[in-house]
Amino acid sequence: MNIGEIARRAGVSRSTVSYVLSGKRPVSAATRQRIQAVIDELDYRPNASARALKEGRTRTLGLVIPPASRRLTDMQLGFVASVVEAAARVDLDVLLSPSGGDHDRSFERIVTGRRVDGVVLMEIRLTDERVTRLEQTGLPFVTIGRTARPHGMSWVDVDYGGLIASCVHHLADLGHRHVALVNRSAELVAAGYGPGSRASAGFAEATAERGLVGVDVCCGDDVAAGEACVEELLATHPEVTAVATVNEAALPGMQRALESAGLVVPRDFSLTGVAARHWAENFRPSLTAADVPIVDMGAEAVSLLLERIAAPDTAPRHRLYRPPISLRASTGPVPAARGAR
Amino acid sequence: MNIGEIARRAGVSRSTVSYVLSGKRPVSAATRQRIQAVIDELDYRPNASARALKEGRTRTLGLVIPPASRRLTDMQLGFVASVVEAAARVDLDVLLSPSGGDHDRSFERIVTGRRVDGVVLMEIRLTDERVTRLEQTGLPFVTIGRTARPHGMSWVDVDYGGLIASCVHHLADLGHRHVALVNRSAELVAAGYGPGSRASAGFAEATAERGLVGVDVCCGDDVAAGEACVEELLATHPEVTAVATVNEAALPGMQRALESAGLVVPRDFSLTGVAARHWAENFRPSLTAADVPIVDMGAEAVSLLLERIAAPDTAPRHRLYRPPISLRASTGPVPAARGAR
DNA sequence: TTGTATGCGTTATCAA
DNA sequence: TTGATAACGCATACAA
Repeated sequence: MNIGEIARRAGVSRSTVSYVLSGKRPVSAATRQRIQAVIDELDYRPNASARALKEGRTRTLGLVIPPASRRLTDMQLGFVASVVEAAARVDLDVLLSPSGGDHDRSFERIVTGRRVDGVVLMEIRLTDERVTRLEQTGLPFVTIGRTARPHGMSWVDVDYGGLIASCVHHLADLGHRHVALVNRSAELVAAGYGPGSRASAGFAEATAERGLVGVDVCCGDDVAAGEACVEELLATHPEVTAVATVNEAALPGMQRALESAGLVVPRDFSLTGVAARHWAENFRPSLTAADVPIVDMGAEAVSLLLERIAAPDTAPRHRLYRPPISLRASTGPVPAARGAR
Repeated sequence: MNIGEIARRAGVSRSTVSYVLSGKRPVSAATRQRIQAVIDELDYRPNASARALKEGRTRTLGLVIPPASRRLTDMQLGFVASVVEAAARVDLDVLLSPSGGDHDRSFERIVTGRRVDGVVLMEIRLTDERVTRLEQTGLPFVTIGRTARPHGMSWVDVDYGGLIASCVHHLADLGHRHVALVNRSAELVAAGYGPGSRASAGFAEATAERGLVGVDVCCGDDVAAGEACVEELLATHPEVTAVATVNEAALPGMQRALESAGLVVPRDFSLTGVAARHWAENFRPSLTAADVPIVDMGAEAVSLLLERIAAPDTAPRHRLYRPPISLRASTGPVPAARGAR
């Protein structure tokens, strides 16, 4: 079924049908009605490829996600859902590309095959080949996360450094003197993963400022790693009374290790960090944490991208989220016995 | 950049460039090299829309996911990732459509706008408008989950009925006499959600067969609902000593309610069901459960879909997964004191 | 071994 | 108010 067939059945030219569809030219009520009737009857809709070819735009956004081989975290999946939802609200479709490193076939296909009008890039590195690639091609893009030199590009990000610093200050206020940062995986941090290195920096700065002793450890993105990590932490640094973390996925394991050690949160040990709200709320005890506004960020990323697409020559914009720390039940005063030493 | 420009720079005709690209016609080594050099230099890649228009296929699969408004479950997100990954392996892109009910704009756009070569449909209802719609249009599709009358279509599904029955038998073998099924949300079950109603049926059948007393309750897909659900269950049916569940997302809440009631799993209370493997393993205590092979199912769905696309007239195929129950640490003999009454 | 010409289904320009 | 027609970029049947 194509526009020619509709035109034939309605006894008009193809252009008239096209104009009924687009409304870009007045069409007499009578013919419009006749044409619309045929369209409705046959449930006709323009061929997306032909339209994209002619118009030079696809009405599709690309979303580059980490390769699914290693399981995506809850937060990552939240971004996917929120980007898709935001795009759907403005009648755009989303094409997924699971691309990690450089030279990814799927990534190249999407970027240089003109399959999309713009790209949302997730899980940015501080220096990221994909960003360079997109800059080369001139395809509009927005990143979730930012590179080391984000100037001149559009992005949304969470201020992991500042938020972890806030966590440290909160812990210091509660009297904790020995605190640890449970970061993301060593590989990720080594690969120049922004949230990881910025959390690290913020932690170092805040502990120094408050004269605390800080331990900075990496931890895989899963329950088992979290458990192992805290076990080791307790063994090697028994003086630590609190942890701040950006590793949501490891939290249940961390809690498990604390329990095994006979430590009750928050009585014996405080736990805080940065996490999605539902994650913090469902934690037990509920987690004192900065709640990452995942849905807002996804929507904002789409909104910024649409802006880039509509006006590529305007100055890029960005948005750094710095959600307040929601006081919940996982942090408390340093235990007397241990804070005293 | 288009094929004509490449041809011009290489001093050949457009068709020769096209044939170099496709390899469908022999081209002399000399000209091929010259052309390839230009292609490499300009980093040229054919326009996907033009190619799709000409070839009549888009090299894209559609994936219909539940609307993100209500948070997707871990298992749903697992399917998304595995479908995308499987498609990428055969150089296909995936277009996402968050479509719940009927008449969804995104769904219609994808289906009738010829944006994809085929569709994977998630979260099927026993009677599903979207299936009807796809059947009308003739677009190849595969469902994850199956309708009440799945004959004549391609699908993959988990045998929730059989698996829940197996769980009941396992509990019966352990001496439990009063068991409960914690199902998915009441809305979902009422809406004719296959896994929900099939789990219910399997539960009823197995409890009857073993002469057990079964309590069948619905529960929202989240931690809070799980907690409330088990609280109420314990209050209204104190004789229940074990639960089987298909509600992964509610499990942590269920566990929380049991703890609050002073019940230790598996000493005082047994817990089992159907869940993703990593979920079961990360649970505490690790969950005796049938492990849903999410990755396999996503890959198989793509594989079946490719078959439909390549040979629409062959008989549809399906695959019903019936993974064995992995014995872990959450089930045990009925507690003497309570099993006795 | 290579080149020419046609059409895929649209939209939009130019005529009427 | 409407119709004829020319692109959009590509693949391929047909010629040479």
